[in-house]
Amino acid sequence: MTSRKLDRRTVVETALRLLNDVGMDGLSLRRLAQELGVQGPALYRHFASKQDLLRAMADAMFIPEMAILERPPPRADWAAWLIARSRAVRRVMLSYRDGGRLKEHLHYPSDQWPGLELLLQMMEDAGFAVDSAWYGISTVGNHILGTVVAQQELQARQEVPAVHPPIDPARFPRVAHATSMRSDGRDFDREFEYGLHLIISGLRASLKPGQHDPLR
Amino acid sequence: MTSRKLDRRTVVETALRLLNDVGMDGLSLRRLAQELGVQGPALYRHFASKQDLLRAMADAMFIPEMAILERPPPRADWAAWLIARSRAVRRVMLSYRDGGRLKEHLHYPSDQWPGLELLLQMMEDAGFAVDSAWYGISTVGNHILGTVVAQQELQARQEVPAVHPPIDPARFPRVAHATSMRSDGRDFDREFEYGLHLIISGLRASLKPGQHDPLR
DNA sequence: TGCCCAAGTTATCACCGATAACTTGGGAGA
DNA sequence: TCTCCCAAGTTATCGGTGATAACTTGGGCA
Repeated sequence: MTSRKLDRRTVVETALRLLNDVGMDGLSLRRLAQELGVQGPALYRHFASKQDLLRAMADAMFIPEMAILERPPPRADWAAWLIARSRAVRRVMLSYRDGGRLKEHLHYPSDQWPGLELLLQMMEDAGFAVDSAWYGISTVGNHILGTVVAQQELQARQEVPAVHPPIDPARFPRVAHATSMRSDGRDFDREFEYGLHLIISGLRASLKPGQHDPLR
Repeated sequence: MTSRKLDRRTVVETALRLLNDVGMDGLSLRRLAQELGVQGPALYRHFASKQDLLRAMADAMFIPEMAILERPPPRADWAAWLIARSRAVRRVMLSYRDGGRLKEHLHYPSDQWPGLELLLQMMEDAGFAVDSAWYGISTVGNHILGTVVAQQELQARQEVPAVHPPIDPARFPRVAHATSMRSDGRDFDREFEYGLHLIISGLRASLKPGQHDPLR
């Protein structure tokens, strides 16, 4: 009663489905093999290592939003498209349990090179040096990843009742207020949008005629 | 011939020293115990779990820069201090192998609350809403962590010769140029400073009289 | 029809974090 | 000074991990 149905595609799909059940720490090759009705080492016929599998998962995760990542919507300038891309990437990562940590294993997002090339070109046309444009995009990327990982880490933590020492509001009123904001999930949206706005605003400012791009 | 010398302090110091030799993936409790001339389970007398140890390590890592993190230099405004703090935090994380990944295990930096409270107050006095100030600081924090982790990941990867498929400069000239910049280590400094400048610039812009802080 | 090899299997390795139960030696109290 | 207690070590072991080697099998092609 061999299953004889394994291929890279179905393994990745099952792995992503399993990820939502058990999280990144619970995602072992044995558990995944069991889910596929197969023995552990069979996976090594299709993936050179677990890293290889994780990269394939991270790649596949972005397929639903590829339309947005590949080309800008009509009449959108670089800023509008960068914002739209950022929201799409964040949406994808939030749609899977530990999606942020999964994305951290995708070092070279080769699927996204065409879209990145186009975005860099649009920013160059708008007056950026290529270096500045790249740094700006990277900064936005770090912002997305950082906020998503923080959000999902907190969500995972408060399934387990958590044991964090509370902050004394008498000694640190502002810190206490700021960290307590996050209990509501909606607040992560505000934090993300605000930080995104800051970076884009900084990028726009570097284009103003008086204070030109220092790297150009 | 028992050693009878273990305490939290020396364990953490030895662990940080060992971290520089073997990296985060090679840092096991057994290896650390061996380094201390002791058997593995002895560590559980002083640390409830490996997480607990990692948190203590991340805390200890910042001790040398605590002076900068605790109070602003004389005559510094919020922006100057935020920049100085950011550079200090980055310097610390870069001074240890995998310092970025280590810092990721420090969820609540309680040692830094006094400094954060003071910084929030300075920003509030400058006209920020507390929320905006906190979001801005978090954005800077994500930028620091993201750039450091990326840098150290690349450094670790190019000890092992790396197997990344090269980017075709004919199809993606700008992406190829941007990713090839990073071969030189100095470039990480530029990327960090530029992104930091973007965020601070965005924060400053949100204080301009015409376009006031949207969260205030 | 017969054979070959890809895609599975079983067995096993070297490790990991963690826990339970045992041992020991230094210091406090009578 | 003697005693006893318990903190801080020890050994033994558990369940789990990624990975590799060697064996088996069955479907498709010459």
